[in-house]
Amino acid sequence: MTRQEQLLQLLQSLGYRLTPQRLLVLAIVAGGDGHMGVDEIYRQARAAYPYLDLATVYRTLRLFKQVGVVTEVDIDNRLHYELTAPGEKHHHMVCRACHRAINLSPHYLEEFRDTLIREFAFEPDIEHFTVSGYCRYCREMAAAVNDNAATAAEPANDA
Amino acid sequence: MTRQEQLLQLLQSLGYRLTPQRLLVLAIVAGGDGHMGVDEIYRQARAAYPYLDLATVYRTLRLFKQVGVVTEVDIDNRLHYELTAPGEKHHHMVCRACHRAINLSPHYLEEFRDTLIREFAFEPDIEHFTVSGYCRYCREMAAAVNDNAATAAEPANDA
DNA sequence: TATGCAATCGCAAACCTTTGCAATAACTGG
DNA sequence: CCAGTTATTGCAAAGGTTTGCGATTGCATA
Repeated sequence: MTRQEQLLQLLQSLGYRLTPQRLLVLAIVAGGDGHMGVDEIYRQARAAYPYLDLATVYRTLRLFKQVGVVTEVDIDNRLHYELTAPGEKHHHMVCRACHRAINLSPHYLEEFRDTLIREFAFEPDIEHFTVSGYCRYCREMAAAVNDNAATAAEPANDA
Repeated sequence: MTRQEQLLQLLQSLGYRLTPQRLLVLAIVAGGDGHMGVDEIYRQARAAYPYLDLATVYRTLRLFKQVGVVTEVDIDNRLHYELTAPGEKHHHMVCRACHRAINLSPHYLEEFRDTLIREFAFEPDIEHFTVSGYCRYCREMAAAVNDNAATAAEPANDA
């Protein structure tokens, strides 16, 4: 039984129906490498089945996420999804400058999680988790720029 | 010099202009207690200055956030803002069920932050940070419900 | 105080995402 | 294999948020 078949069976066992739309979206997400934007998933899906609606793609992905089949990553205010790899679960660090996503082992969060439960009885929902910040390369680049031009920063304009 | 005047001076020293719209939004956020939704800020602002546009409110709040004047909290997919209290800085735990926000001392995140910098040269942007999850009360309520009715969970429907 | 430039504004339209609803289709039991 | 039930779909519209653009206005300079 392939991984995809396993996941389909999981959906069915939870009482969800197996529709062509769901099979399609699952196949596409499983086929892509790494996190895919909703627009890309939609484009590929539409190529195979032109009647598919964007709302269905969103609903399907939300369902998959809820069931744990996919992992949602917010990259620059846009939703991205990737197949949840069991046993290789990871979180993400997303760079605010280049918008690249870097994987982060769950190990780095476990202690934090335990603390919240112990001290606040708050159960953090960190099946998946995203930190934003600045990655190594963008930081180096920024540092280099600062060295060359020691100009004062100007207010960003509107756009 | 009041706190508000300090902040205005900060904006000016960074090269931003002091406009009536900005003064107004700042006063409103400073006046409210705790995090306010954009809609509420807009409503109050409009009462004082009816020509104000919603886009301006969004832009202003984004600017304030960038400069560190306010803190942004995402509550149930909606943006909320509160004045950043220096020295009383805190993060938030937001409950997925009741959408209440609970404050979290920065201390709980410092170690995590140091680790990311040390091990990945990734500088997390955790000026402010939100964990979502389930709070003490909603967890207790859910537990109570489970005890009474041991019914199997049904697939959630669309709405 | 008058002038010029760039930052900021209001407006309208776009963006991504969610939702209400009637029609459709997947599953169950007979 | 058929009919009934109900989850799911497509569509259209709304939701919150962002953006492009021309007009306005704050501020620096003279």
